[in-house]
Amino acid sequence: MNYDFRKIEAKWQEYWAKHETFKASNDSDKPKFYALSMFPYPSGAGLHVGHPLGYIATDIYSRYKRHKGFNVLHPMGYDSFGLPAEQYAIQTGQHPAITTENNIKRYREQLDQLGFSFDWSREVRTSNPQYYKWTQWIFIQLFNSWYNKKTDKAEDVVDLVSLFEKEGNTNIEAACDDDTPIFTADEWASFSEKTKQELLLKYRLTYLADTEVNWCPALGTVLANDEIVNGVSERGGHPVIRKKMTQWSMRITAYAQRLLDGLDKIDWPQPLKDSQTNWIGRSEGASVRFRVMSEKLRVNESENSELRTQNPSLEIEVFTTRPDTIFGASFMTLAPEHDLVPKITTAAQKAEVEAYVEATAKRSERDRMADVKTISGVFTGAYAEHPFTKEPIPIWIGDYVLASYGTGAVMAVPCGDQRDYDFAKHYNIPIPNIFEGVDISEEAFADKANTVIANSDFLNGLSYKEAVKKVIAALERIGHGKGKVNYRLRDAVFSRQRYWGEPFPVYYVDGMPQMIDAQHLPLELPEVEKYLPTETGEPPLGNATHWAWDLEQCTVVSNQLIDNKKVFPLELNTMPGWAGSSQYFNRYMDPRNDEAIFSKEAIDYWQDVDLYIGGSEHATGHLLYSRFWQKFMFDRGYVPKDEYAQKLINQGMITGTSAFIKLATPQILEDEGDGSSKAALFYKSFIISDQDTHTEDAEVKRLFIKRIADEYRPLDELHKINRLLGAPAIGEKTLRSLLKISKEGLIKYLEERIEISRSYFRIDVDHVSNSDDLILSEFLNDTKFKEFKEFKPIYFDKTIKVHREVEKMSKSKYNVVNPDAICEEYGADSLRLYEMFLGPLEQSKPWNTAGITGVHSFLKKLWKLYSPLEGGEGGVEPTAENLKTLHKTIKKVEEDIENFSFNTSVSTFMICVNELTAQKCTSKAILEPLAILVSPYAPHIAEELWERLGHTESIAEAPFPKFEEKYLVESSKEYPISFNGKLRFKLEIPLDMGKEAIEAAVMAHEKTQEQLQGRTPKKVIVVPGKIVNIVG
RNA sequence: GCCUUGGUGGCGGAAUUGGUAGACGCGCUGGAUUCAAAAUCCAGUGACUUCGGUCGUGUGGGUUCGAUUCCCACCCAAGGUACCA
Repeated sequence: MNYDFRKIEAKWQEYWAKHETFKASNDSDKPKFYALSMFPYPSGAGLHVGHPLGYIATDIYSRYKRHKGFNVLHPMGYDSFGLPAEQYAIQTGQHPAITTENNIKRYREQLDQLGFSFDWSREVRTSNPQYYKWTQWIFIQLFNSWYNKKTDKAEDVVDLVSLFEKEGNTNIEAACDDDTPIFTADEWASFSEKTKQELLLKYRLTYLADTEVNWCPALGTVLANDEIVNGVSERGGHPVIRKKMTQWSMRITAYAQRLLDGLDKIDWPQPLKDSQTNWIGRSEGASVRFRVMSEKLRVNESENSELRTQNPSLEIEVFTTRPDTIFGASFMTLAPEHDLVPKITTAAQKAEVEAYVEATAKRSERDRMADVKTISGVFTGAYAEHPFTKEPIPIWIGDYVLASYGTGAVMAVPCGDQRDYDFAKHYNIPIPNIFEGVDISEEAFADKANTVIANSDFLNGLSYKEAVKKVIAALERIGHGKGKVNYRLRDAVFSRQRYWGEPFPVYYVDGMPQMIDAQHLPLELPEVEKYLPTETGEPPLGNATHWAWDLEQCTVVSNQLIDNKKVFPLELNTMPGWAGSSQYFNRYMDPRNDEAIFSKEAIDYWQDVDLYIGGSEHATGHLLYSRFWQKFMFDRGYVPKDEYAQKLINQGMITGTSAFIKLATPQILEDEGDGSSKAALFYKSFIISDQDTHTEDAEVKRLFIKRIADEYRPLDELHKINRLLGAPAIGEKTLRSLLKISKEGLIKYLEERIEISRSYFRIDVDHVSNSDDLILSEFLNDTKFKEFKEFKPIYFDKTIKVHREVEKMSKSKYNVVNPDAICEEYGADSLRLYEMFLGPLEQSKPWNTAGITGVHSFLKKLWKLYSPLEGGEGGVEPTAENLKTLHKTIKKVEEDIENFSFNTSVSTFMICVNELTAQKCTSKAILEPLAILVSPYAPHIAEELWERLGHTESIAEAPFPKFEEKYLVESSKEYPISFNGKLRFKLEIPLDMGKEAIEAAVMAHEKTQEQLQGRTPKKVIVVPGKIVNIVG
C-alpha cells in the first residue's frame, strides 16, 4: 500500500471539520492555552509560501499543547480593511467588499488544504459590520475617557467634568494638549457649551488636532512615506508637500511610561522590545524657555475669543538633554515648520526664510533624518535672549530639526553636539568652548561621563550630573524652565482619507464632534459612486449621498436633509489599518457576542494570549498600538490583564530565489556623428548560455553573422532590415549604411563591428527545474516573455543553468511560489515539514522548492515503517535499541517544541526513522508513541497511521509520550584526544572512569606516544564526558 | 543616518555551558535495479595536498589548554524608521 497523501489529507481534513475536532470550549476543566497567529490581510495574490510559516509553527505548538492536556484556543480571521482592495476598486470600480470576499474565499481554501487546527467557528473579519461595531465602540470609550496622572490610569470624562465644576482645572494632572488654558470653576461655569466641548477635547484620549501629513495635491490624498519615492508620489509621480490637517489622534503619549514599563513583564524578543523602547524614546533633561528679543506685534491665533489670552512676550521653548551646556549655546535652530517662524522672521530675511520653508516642505521626514551630510539652514534675523547671560542668540531655521520631535526647536550647543557643531562651522557661527581641558577644534565633545564644565558662571568645575541638577534648579528659580522627561513617541494619527476602513461613529454639531450612541452601532460604511477623493478634496466618503445623522430617528439619512438642527453631517474620514487589529485577540474569545465586545465569563476564562506568532515588521505599529488599547481596556475594567500576550515570537520572512538566464547579445557600437557612441542591440537575436568565455563569444558572433547571411535578401526598406535583424534599438546611421551595402559588405561590416554584450535576464521561477536548469520549452511558451519566441538559443552544454539571487518574494520579480501546487504534488504534510525544516523560525531564509523531496521521501519512509503493522498486527516486544532511539527522539522533540526549534525536530524525526528502519522495528510500543510525536508536524499521516494501528478516536488528544532517561544510559564514550587543541584520534573510555584514570589511560596509549615523540607534555586537560587535550 | 538582525561546504542549515565544525536534507559523482525513464536502494562528497598532513565558520586583532561560540575594530546583506499590512 503506497503513501497516498492526497486521499489521506482530504479524508482527515473532512474528518476534523465534521467532528469539530479543534473547537475550543469557553467552559472546560482543562488548563487553557491560547495560541494566536497574526491574522492576514487577504490580498488578491493569495497566500504564498511565506505566509504559512508562522501559522504552521503556531499550529504545531497548539497540537502539542492538546497532546499535553490543554484546552487550546487557536483561532484565525482576516484583517480585511486595507489599501490594496481600495486601490483595486479605484482602478476597476469593483466594490472592495466584493474583492475582499473573493480573496477571503481563496485564502480559506488555501488555509484549509494545509491542515491547520483552527477553530473556524470563531473566525473574525475586521471589515464585517458585526465586528467593526466593536471597533467603533472602543473608539467611543476612548473619546469618553481622559488620563488622570494622579491615579495613573484612564478615567471617565464625566468625572473630569465634575472636577471642573468643583475646582476648575488648576489641580488636575492629566495628559492633555500643551495649549490647554488654566481656568477656575467659576470660569468653567461661565463658558459656552461649545467652549466646554473644545476644552474637553483637549483631555479626551481620542481628539481632533492639526497634524502634519504628506499631502499630494494632484491625487487629492495623503500618502504614506513609502508611497513617496524621491519626493514625488509613487503613483503618477506628482509632487508631495507637508501640510497640516485636522485629524483624529489617539493620546497614546499618556501611556508612554506604562508602555515602556510593561515591556519588563512580557516575554517578547529583545530586538522587538528595543524597537518599542526606541520608538517611545524616553529622555530626561530640561525644558527651557528663551525670550525672543525682536519684538513684533502678534496675536494669539485661537479663533475662539474666550480662549484667547494675552501673551506678554514671545517665547521659544526647547527641550534639551544637556541643560548643563546651556552656557555653550551660541544659536538656536527651529524646525522650518515651527509656528514661530513667520512671527519672528525680520523683513530683511523674509524672502530667504520663506523659500527655505517651502523647499523643506517637499522633503520627507525620513529623508531629512537620513541625510546628515548636507547642512542647510537660514537665519531668521531674530534673536533670543539667553536666560542667564541675557546675551542675544541668533535664531536660525534648519531642516535637521524636526517639528515632530520635542518642541521642534533646539538650543544649539556646537561644542557639545556634532550636528550643531557642523552647522556652526558651515555658517561661521562662534563655537564657545565650555568644557575644561577639551580640544574642540576638530569636533564636538559629547562624552557626558568625562565632562567638566567651564566658562559657565555658576556651573564651572561641575560634572555633567551636578551641573544638570544645579542648572535645573536655577532655571526653575528664574522661571525659565524645569526638569522634564521627554518622549519621542507622538500621539497616533487615527484618521485616514480612505474609503475602505471603519467609519467613525461621529457626527458634527456646530463643528464639534459628537458620538453616536453605542446602541445604534454599527454605523455601516456607505455606498459611494467613486472611491476617490471628491473634487473639493474631501475624503471618499464625501461622495456618499446618504451620509448624515438624524438625531431623532437615530439613523443615517440623505445629505440633503442636513439642517444642523436634527440632522447633522457625519465624519468623512475612516479609521486606519491598525484600528481593527488592536483588540481582535480579545474578540476571538467570544466572537459572536452581539451584546458586548466579549462576555465577562469568556475574558475571565481565557485571560490573555499565551503564545503570539507574527512578523517583526509590526513591532512599532500593531504591536505597540494594541498594547496601548489593552492598557486602556484594563484601566476601564474590561480586561483582567494589562498586557495581552505573554510570549511573542517573530517568524522570519521567507525570501524568494529569483532566477536569471545569461544573455549574450550581439551589438554594434556606432558613432552617431556628435562624438557619442551608441550601442545598437540586436535584442531578439538569441543566445542563452551559462558560460562566459571568449571562445563562446566568438561562436555567438559567428552564428549570428551566419544567420544574417542566410536570411539576407536585397532590401530597400528600413522596416525590412529592421525585422531581419530584430533590432528595435538599432541606430539610424547604422541602418542607412547597412542599406547601401551588399551581402558580402554587410558580413564584413558585422564581423568588424559586432561585440558581444552579456546581461542577466529575469525569468519566472516556474520555468526552472529542481536542479536549477532552465526548462526551455516552458520558458518559450510563457506569454510574459513572448519576445523570446523568435529566439534561437545556442547552448554549449546540454542544459542551461540559471543564475539565482535571493530577493523579497514579489509578483514583479517572478519569484513567488504558491503553496497550492506544492500541496498537489507533495501534500500538506510535506509542505508543513519542509517549511519548518528550512531553518530557525525567527530567521529569514530563502525558499527553494527543490529541497522538498527530502522531507517527502522521509514521509514515505515513515509510511513504510508502519506497513507491516496493517490490520492491528505487531505486538512485538521492543528491543533496547528501539527504545533508545524512541526515547532520544522524545527528549529532543519535546525540548525542540518548547524552544520553538522546529527545524531540528524534523532532522530528529529523519534520524529516528532511518534508525528504526535499519533496526527493522515493527513494535507497536515504539510506533504508537512515534505517531504522536510526529502528529503536530504532519497531522494527516499521523492520524492515518494512528487509525491503522487500530484506534478509532482522533490522535489529536492522545497524551504526549513520556520520556524515560533509563533507556539512554551509556556505559562508555568515545573520547576525542587532541594535542594542542587539534584532534588526533579517538579512544573508547568507560564513563565512570575518573580524571586521573583517564589521563593515565590516554598517556599509556601507543598513539599518544607516537604524537609526543618523546616529549613530555606541559599539561593534560581532562574534561570527563567531554574531551582530553594534551598541551606541549 | 539611526535602531535591529544575520554572515558556517555548490545550497538550506546543525553544533545544549567555550570542548570531535559541517548533523539532517537538497544538489552533485559513481554503482545496483530497469528495454528505457521515473521511483527506490548502496557508496562517496569542505578546500588544498608531495597522502605525512595543511588550511577552513564575513575580514583583522585579542582572551583561552581549546573559540562558529567570549571581547574589540571593521566589511557586507536584510528588516524597521510613525498613512503598505
